[in-house]
Amino acid sequence: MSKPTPISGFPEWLPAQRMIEQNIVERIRATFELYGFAPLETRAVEPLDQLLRKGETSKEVYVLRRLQEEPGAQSADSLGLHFDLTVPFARFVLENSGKLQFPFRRYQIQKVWRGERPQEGRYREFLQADIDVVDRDDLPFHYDTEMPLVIGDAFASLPIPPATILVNNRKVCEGFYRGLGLDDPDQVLRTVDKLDKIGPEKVAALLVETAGATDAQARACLELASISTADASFVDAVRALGVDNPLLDEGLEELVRVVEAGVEHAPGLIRAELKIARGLDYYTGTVYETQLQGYERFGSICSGGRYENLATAGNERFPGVGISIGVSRMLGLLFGQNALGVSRSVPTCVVVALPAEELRPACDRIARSLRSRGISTEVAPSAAKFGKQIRFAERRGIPYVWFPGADGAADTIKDIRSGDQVEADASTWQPTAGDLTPVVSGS
RNA sequence: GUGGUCGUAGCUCAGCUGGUAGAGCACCGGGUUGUGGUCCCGGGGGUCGCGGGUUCAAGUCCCGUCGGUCACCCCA
Repeated sequence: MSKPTPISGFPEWLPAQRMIEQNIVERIRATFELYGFAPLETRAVEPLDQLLRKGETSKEVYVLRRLQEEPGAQSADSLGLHFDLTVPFARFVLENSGKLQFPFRRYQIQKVWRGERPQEGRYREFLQADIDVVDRDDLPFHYDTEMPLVIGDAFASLPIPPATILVNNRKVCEGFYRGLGLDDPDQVLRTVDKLDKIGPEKVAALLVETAGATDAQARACLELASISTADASFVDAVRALGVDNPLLDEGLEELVRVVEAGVEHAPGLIRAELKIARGLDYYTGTVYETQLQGYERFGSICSGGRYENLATAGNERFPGVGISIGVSRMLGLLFGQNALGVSRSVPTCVVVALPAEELRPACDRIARSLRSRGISTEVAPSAAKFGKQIRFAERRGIPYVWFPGADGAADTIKDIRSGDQVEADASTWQPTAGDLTPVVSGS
């Protein structure tokens, strides 16, 4: 059999990277819980009509199919792997609304699948860390202002470059476009979103061509898109463009609240960026996008927004707002730049040296004693020369080697980084706090 | 899904206009008969991503495919 090869878009990290991922996920989880979000996991599959029910394109949904399927089976394409965590969540809320208390806030950290063409930081199977809040009938707006604060805290707890959360509001754009007399806001939005890639001239031309805009209207759209401020001053800039529309007013008012909450909570975290349109099709108001400083060219690693109608069935309506960290994407980018490191490639803190195979039971007792006090320990694989046993630890970044005392002498422990070796008792010895578990750091 | 580009040892790469593979680092062993990281000596390891084709002969040319990456699409 020939050597197996990777499957495009399905990344597998090495243990050191997986330790970093676990560490980061744990910090994100802790922050989510600090804000009172409750844990939730939904199944990997959803009925295809649920996944596609928001109208839109066929997405790149993977369907589930049995290998040994009866020919002509009807239900072949009825299940698909979820491509985000918001749609399954909306379904879950509808299904369990009777058992939940509202407003309901939950987090979900799970794999999702998209059949997109992979490249660095873009995968077909990847991990998302998602928070959402939904309420019955109406969701107070202050939750829109809370989302970026949670993310800001989560990111601040990670060894990564500072994050900037870019915020916009669909109502601002739509209201502005309608106030201008353009009646296909979605088309305008899609076109304006290409601004960074194709430049203002081409966007203007496209607006005239595909959205029925006049040159003046196109220019106004570009001026709106150029507005970017770290405080509420964007309102004046928009007003100066002289467009009047009730939806625009509503959007501006909302956006101001988000930005001001951010300024109060963590200066520099948030920017009002009126050109961003991103996010799935179900967003109706606030939209978020996040860049890491120094990684702007890699795009957003965390995004979300307000959705008014996603969880709706009959008379029941559960508007929500949420945001999702692209954990795999973020890690892939940072790994690619060698921007994350871990102090050792295994959890092990202490290797117990094995003087002779007959002494393995005694060494196992030492290990058991250390483990009982929470110190990750393994016994050397064989009674090789001590030099090799030390090297075994060194290769993995394990900081300590334990030497059982011979002939009744006291045991000793060696810090192989400094070479210091001191007497120690397995029932009381403690590593320094920084050595107990692997340390993840930016680099 | 469309197009571009790349794919030689674990890693970084060399291999001229085709003549059946090399370096550095890493790894293993010995010098150092049980306490490593220096130094010296020696060693293992590659179906040149995979499969076809052209040719007396292909890592080197052609086609396909898989994988990485970039752009489009879309988005974490």
